[in-house]
Amino acid sequence: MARVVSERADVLPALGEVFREHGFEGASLALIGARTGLGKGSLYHFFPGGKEEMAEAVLAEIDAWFTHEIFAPLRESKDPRQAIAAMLQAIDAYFRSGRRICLIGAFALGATRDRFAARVDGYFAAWEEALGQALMRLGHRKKAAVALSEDAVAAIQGALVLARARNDPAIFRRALARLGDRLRTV
Amino acid sequence: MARVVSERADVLPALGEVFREHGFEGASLALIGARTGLGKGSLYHFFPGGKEEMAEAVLAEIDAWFTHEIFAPLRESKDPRQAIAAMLQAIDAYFRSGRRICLIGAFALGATRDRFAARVDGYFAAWEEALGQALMRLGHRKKAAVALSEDAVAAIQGALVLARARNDPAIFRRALARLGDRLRTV
DNA sequence: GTCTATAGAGTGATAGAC
DNA sequence: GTCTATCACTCTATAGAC
Repeated sequence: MARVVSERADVLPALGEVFREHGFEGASLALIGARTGLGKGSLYHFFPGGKEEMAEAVLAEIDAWFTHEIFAPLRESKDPRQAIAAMLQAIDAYFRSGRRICLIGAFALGATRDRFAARVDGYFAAWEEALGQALMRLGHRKKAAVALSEDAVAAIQGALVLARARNDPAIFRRALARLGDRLRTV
Repeated sequence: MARVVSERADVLPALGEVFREHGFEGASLALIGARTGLGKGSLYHFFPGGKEEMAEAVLAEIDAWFTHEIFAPLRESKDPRQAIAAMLQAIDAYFRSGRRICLIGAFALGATRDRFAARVDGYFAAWEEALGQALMRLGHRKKAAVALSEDAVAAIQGALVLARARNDPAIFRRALARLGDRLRTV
């Protein structure tokens, strides 16, 4: 029996893509097996909790990525203006200029939202909080910073919906450009 | 056998709610049968094409509602300022202040997007076009009107995602209020 | 020998189609 | 209601690393 040693973390990217493309319900184990190249044995070895644990692991990885790459810089940077510009650039890259959807946003709209409520809520709460901090250090008052960060996160999610709905990544890029203008104005 | 005469159109609201709550894949025929009160026989009598035809009929009904209640007034009203205000009010009512998601937006994010591509694309295209017309009559130049309407539709979709993600309808109402301000400024 | 990664036949339940 | 396909999942077996 071939033994291609792998570990849990190795299959998370493929797992994420399957969930992105088919949703939680639509991602069958057959599909997951095909895309990860793993049999059910391996899958259940890595994720004894089945599909739910697989999705949870994917969400946790996304959360960790955003925390490290986006939220922490927003919170800690000495230069909030630069941190916000970096956020927009990282977001453009992460979502492949609108060709890739936000798995957490997609989960939020489905019946999956309640199953992963903590992760879904926590992700957006952290994003808004981190961006709000940067905006305050940029000179906004607390109320304005909260409103603006809520608006920004919503604008990104909405642009992802629209870009995919209309199958036009340019929609996402235009939205990011407008958002950049709005976030630069104090 | 009781014969409660009903027709296709009667079951569309219930059908819409099931798809909203469970998504296309998650809405099983058992669930649909329970919520509509119809057996599989009746369902296949009304919708010979099965689930796909059911979803298509729901999308068509939503499209018709928006065309009549939102898009047409935006295009035809003599008073674009009032038409835009009416749009925001109708949207708030339709989405129950953020407690109800946009089925078309949800479909756009899933694998269902390709299946119903024409409806999904057409819905958002019509919305943007209608709002853009109202904005031009309000005094915006074409480019600004197009950008602003794209921004507005995205803001609404994003607010729906966020409101549901964070389980807080107030997010949606705040977003609509900010959007109202932005659309009033020429 | 033990342990971990693997494969996949087999389980009952439930899916959508008709 | 009946059909067949497919679902998530279980379980046994096995290979190789120690």
